[in-house]
Amino acid sequence: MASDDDIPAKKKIKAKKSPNGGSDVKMKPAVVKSASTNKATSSSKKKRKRELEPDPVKSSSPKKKKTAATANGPKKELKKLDKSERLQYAMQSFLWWNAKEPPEGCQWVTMEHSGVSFPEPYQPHGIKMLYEGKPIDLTPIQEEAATFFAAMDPEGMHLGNPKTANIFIKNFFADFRDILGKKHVIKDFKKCDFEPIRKHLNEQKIIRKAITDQERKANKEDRNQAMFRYGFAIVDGHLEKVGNYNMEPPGAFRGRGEHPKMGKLQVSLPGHAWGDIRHDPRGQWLATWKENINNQSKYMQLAAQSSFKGKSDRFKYNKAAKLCDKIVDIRKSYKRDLKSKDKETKQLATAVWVIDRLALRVGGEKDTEEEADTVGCCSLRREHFHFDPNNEGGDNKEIELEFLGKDSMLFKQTIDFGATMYNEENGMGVQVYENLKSFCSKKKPTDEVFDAINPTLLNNHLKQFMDGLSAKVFRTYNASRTLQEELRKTEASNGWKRLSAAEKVIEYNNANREVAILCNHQRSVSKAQETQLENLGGKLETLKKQKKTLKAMLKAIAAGNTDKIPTKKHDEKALTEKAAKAVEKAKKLKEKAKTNEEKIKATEADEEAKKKKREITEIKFKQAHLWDKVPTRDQVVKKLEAWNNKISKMEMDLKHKDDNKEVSLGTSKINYMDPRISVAWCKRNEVPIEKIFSKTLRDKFNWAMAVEPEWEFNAKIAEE
DNA sequence: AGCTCTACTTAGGATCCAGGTA
DNA sequence: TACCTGGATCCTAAGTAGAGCT
Repeated sequence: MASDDDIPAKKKIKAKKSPNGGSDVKMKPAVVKSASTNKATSSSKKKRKRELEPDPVKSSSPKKKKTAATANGPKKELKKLDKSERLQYAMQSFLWWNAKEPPEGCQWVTMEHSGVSFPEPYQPHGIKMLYEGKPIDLTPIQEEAATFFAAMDPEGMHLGNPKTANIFIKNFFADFRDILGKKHVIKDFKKCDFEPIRKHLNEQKIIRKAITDQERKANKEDRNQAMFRYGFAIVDGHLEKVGNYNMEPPGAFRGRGEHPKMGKLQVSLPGHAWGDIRHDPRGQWLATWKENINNQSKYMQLAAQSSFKGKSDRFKYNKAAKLCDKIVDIRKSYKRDLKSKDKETKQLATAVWVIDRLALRVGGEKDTEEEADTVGCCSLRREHFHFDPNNEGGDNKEIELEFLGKDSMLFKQTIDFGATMYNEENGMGVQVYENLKSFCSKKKPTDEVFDAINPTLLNNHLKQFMDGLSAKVFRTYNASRTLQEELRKTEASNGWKRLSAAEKVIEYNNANREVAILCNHQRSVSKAQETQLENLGGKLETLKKQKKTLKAMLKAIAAGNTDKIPTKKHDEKALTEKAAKAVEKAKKLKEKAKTNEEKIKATEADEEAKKKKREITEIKFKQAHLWDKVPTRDQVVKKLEAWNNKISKMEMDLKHKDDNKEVSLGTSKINYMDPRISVAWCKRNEVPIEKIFSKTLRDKFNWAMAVEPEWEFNAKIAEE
């Protein structure tokens, strides 16, 4: 059904190369009415195959094909590759850093792509929500809205917190009532019961879990077909990966923190309406549309491993590296200006100090009616500063900074401006403290501390030191410098050369952690993680008790009191067999299950069996230190040694997990640390790059892979 | 000069999946 | 050899910055 519509849609979107090769097309779906339906996944596989792009490997120039073939083995080998792999090779064969640049001011000349893929339209399930306990008939559109709400986790970050739950419910219900109409019986949220729909959704989840391997394969194939169709673009003759080709499905807006609009119903593209087709080679986007709640532009862009992103990334890191030299002048300048009589100059200097030393974001203005109340440097308020937080009195120079930053992440740190690290080498920590104190004096809690400046002013000020310098460059610069310095420190430590690759990777991760802490990259501890940590703690306690028992056994053996030695209470063999049988039975049920009821039953039986198995594992663990019969002294000594190892290993593991549970290492790796530092480190230390960068990261940073072992993040590298 | 708008980077949570290990 | 966990990937929100507009 979809396929007939696909053709015109595709024609519309696809660029036609004009004879002169000039006018390829950018599209801009939305806004206008020219409707077209165009589906990503459906049953019409055969048809789709024919419609696929001419094989991009073939479509690229003969020359390029040759490069791909010679670079990766003889042509015969290529034949064996599947389509995904061939596409991979085609993309990897384009080394943009060796290629000709597009014309000045342009990012591309020709562009071909298949547009966005729309999700399947909503399929009504017919499950009725209750109002005052009675089932209510809803139209498909009304039912869809109700289902958005039912899909929210009652314990999740929106509904699980009473404060946000109130905002969410208020917004959702207002929009829901709009859809229901004024005369609808549903008038009071408290009388609504979405439980039947929620239950239905959970059942669907369970059913999905019970799919066979075959079905799973088929699903993957479907997704692959969509990926072949929408996931690639040809930019100036080169194959490139598209990032987000799936149109965002409608749903309840999930704003973070205390976002005043969370819960409102969000529809990206009413009626799949395409807008105009635009050819604007100055930008990198492939499609753009407006979202209805915050009136924000959304974009379809190329993926992270594309040449566009790679170029921007390299440019970003080179700019940050340039700072290595300029920073001296900048710091000299702001240190002088910290004492300026001019309020604006003084505030600018103080703000740049804060951005440089504390790695804060610049902090643009926000409208709290429209967005969550979060701040950065320039928008910090008096209420975010607690002077002398521990009431130490005297010449205490501590300030506790407490505010919500980007994504409503809590920044809560006590900065001792009198500390050596902020004052050595004329760091001016104490002066900054005095400035902040004076900026705060005579102000209301809600007044801005930096009331004489704003991000535009600050960034313009920075431009005088370096072309293109803005506040965010400091975060990139300091993150990369920190990584490099931390890595150098460990490399200079005693016995470094003797460490195994795995041990070196741990050190790398420690350096990465320093950067993440500097940038305040956090993650919240999920409930599952919390219980896991508790369980590990419990296990550790058990191990320690068992060690005590083992020691007592040694004593008893020495004293000849062998009758006092405990032995295993439970017959492990019998228990294990019992569990295995239950698992086997559940498996059979799963294989036989045809109807939804059977699938649900099978999954439940499966979960029950697994639970039993876990219980038995637990029993085994609790008597693992014992024997069936009275052991010899030798046996006990051996086991005691093993237990000591187990305990120290688990203690390490636990500490490691605890240290890391709230720190997110990925964000700095992806966005802040110059990848060339990591690549060079790997080369110097004979650590395989795969231990540091996943496949996706290696593709994203392909431009960084060729650096020399001694490569350094400094101002010189920007000269290339 | 200050505001709005556009285009891009940066971000954490949810979900998926593979590989290490009991 | 199944299981579980942690890492990879997906998703889209939330920043920054600069251009353009009034």
